[in-house]
Amino acid sequence: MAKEQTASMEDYLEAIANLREEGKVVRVKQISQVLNVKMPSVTSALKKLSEEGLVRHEPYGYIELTLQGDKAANDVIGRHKALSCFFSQALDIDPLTAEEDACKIEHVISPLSLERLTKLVEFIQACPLGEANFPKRYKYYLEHGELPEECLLTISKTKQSSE
Amino acid sequence: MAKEQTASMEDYLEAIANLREEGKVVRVKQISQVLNVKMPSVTSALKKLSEEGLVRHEPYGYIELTLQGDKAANDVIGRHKALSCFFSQALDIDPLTAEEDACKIEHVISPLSLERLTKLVEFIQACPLGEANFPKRYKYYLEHGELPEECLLTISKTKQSSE
DNA sequence: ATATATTGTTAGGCAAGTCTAACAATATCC
DNA sequence: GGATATTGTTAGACTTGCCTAACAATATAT
Repeated sequence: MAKEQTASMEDYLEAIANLREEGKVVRVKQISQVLNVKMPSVTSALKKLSEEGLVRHEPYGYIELTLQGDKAANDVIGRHKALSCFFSQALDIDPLTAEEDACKIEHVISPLSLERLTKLVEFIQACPLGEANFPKRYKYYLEHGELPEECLLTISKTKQSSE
Repeated sequence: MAKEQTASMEDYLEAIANLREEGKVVRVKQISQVLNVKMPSVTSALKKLSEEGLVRHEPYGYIELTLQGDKAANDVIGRHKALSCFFSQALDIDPLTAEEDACKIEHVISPLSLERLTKLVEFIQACPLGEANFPKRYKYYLEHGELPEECLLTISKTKQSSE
């Protein structure tokens, strides 16, 4: 079973997978730029990840993820995507902030909470209330600080419902 | 202006404020138990926080937050509460997991996202849809994996709405 | 093909935060 | 009030992850 990685090592794995995804050849320089660290930091991280069998890397050569490394990277990326999706879609946060928060929180959130966040996004997107659907009502609330008329109107209409 | 604290130092501030809140006399031992670290770690953290003017602590004496320290601690605690509230109320997460996640995320989340999470909880609680209100619908979705009838029914009813 | 620029590595230092072991102060208990 | 238990501190080691400086390999360019 894959050993638990630190936030830092997860960042390296994620960066490698993302660069690979973009079709670029993965090199130390690139990683260092993406993660905003100096090259020696990358070298030493790669050494560590190699020893753990997550990365293949001969000195001065290209950098690849092993199968295991790829799995670990995809796990992190999955968390990242779920979070940034939640922030932008459900909370209507700007893309930059959504990304930044996802980058931090992806390393610490529990599987359960992540799953529920995902479900919440799904629910909000799926539950159709026409013009008065969730995101619109929520945005109205964000902008005006009070509930939209639809919500208030509904009170009387649902008074006959039991409990 | 209060200097940015590390996650670790924020934990110490938070722990001190919480112990104080419980009416207990704050001592090194207590903090070490709450935070699951050994006593020397506490001593050295207190030294650091004292130097920064956030904590008052004479050797072998009691531990107090300065005004500035109290402000910093309350800030952290505010973040913590907002998060654990969101997890339990909005996502229906069990209290333990909600706490654990709040403890981690409180150190890294952006002010904007925190504000929006809070607003989401407010909205969910405030927007009254009677029996078919948000949390109930959401819980139904969590349990059954599909939308409750109310949601589906609404589709046709709202078809006349423009856009 | 040789000089130059770029990229990568090694070596070693530093800061944060933890720990253990040893010692010091305080509290407790006859 | 002196022995013992508890609590707190100091000293020093260790880990993680970053850095700079110096050196080595590779790529580029004339």
